[in-house]
Amino acid sequence: MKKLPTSFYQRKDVLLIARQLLGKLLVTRFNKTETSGRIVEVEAYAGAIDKASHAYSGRRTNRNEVMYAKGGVTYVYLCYGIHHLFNVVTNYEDIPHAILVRALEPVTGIEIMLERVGKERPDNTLTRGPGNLSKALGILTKHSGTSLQSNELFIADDGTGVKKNQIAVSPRIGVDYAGDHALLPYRFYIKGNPFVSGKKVK
DNA sequence: GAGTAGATCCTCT
DNA sequence: GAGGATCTACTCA
Repeated sequence: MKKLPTSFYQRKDVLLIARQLLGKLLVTRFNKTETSGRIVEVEAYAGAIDKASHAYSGRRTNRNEVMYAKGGVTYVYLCYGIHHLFNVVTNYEDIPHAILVRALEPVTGIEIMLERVGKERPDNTLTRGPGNLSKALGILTKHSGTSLQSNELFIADDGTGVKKNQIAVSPRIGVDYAGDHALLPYRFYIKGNPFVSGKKVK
């Protein structure tokens, strides 16, 4: 198992990177306790040209400043006052591309995740949906801007490959306000995985 | 099983 | 001062 190098994130094709993140391990080691999960669902946000992105048309604020950083850092923010959403920043400096990790399959530290979420037994909701997975892994807004080369928070490749025919594509979720762009097929997930959040799939 | 409303708070206008 | 890259629970059938 090895961390994905910075060069993995610093590429131009955010859709390609999103697809390649499927099957990788997202690992957090806060307070010396490790929790990790396999990425089974992601969404790409293509920066300035993407109406659903916080950085649409070059918007730049304190909140999304980190999206303009070089690829390979995290972008975490709070939505609806409740949910922490975990993103990976990609591409080069000043290009605000990001990938939202929407669902994980728990791998290690499941008991710790249960404790964080307040459940007694693991079920499909533990790491399904961006709000839930962030909570399960202990990711908070203060982790926004953290490098994915750190030892507390990173993405690793354990050699598990995902076959092309296991990957499904669909429009993104929860971005209806983005008009035409809400229909873009920028969401990637692993077919048949019970942790994929697919409640709005038709 | 499907549809809808409420929770809840940070961020930008 | 308004609204959001969501989730859950509750209603109704």
